[in-house]
Amino acid sequence: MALSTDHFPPTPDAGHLRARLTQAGLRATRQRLMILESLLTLPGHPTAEQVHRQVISQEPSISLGTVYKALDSFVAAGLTRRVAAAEGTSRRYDADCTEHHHLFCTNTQEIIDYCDPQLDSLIREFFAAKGLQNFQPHSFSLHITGSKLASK
Amino acid sequence: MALSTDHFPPTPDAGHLRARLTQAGLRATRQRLMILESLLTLPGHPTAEQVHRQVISQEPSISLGTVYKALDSFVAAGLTRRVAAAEGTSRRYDADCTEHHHLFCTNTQEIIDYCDPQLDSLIREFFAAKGLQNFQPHSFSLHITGSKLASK
DNA sequence: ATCCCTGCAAAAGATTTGCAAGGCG
DNA sequence: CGCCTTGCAAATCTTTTGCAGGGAT
Repeated sequence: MALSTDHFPPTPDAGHLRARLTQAGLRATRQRLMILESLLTLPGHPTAEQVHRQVISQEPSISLGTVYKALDSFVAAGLTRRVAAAEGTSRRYDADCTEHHHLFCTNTQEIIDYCDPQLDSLIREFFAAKGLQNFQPHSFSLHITGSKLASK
Repeated sequence: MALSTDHFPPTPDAGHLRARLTQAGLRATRQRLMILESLLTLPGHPTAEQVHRQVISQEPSISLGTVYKALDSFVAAGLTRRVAAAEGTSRRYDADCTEHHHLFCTNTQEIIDYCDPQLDSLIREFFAAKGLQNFQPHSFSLHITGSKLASK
């Protein structure tokens, strides 16, 4: 358990999305609402291009530039994070800003969220006890590379 | 301690570099020798551009395209890895292919290698005991974000 | 009404590709 | 010698920027 993709978010309702933007200090435009919804719904942490493909299927007039600008504003507002990935050429985004870890599937290139408070404690305790020379750690994220198994 | 940058690699001798390429099944050209040397010497995991700047200071005729092709060949041969980074626009490379972790300095944008067999065991044991649903882990890399402190 | 946001198009930045000439084994 | 690699330049892909018009508060 604990793979966040086990439970695909049920399409979040418009009110919730609007609140999320407003609380982050962003104007709730039609475009941003759709972009945020796509980000929350698309699996595997999408690129700007993938978000764009998703939103234009509903509203073809939204431009790719707007998607880039919206994603930038989400990151600046702390609503979204950029994902660290070694593969691929494009930036990928993560709508979840709480501390968590990532599973990298070498087959599908998906990046799957993994939350585990027990693991978090283990790591924090390790560094609290051991320390790092000349470095003040601030946050930890474990990258687990491997392959997704067919879920029955 | 154990921050690999504590001990800057003494300029590796040509014979060693040549052996490394040959063992990986690559032709030891003048360009590749210089590119590999730069990769091993430059701190913080350089981009292709940074490697290029370094090599042209010795041999101005080497082109950026050659640097890209050489780095690709190193990665394909398992001599080098691409680094997973959330910040910046360019790819960054790591000449060390053994399992290790990374410190990300939010001030300097440097990515510093961190080796710790004790940490490796801790993580492996954790997942051996706990397991992951629908995922077969293959390797682990901890990303530690924080700030480098002035070393006295 | 005021600013912020959008769409478009051009620009900038990063990486890849094709090809002729040269170098390595 | 034969094949792989290089240098160059053009092509491609990704992301950013400038600006005029439109929309949210």
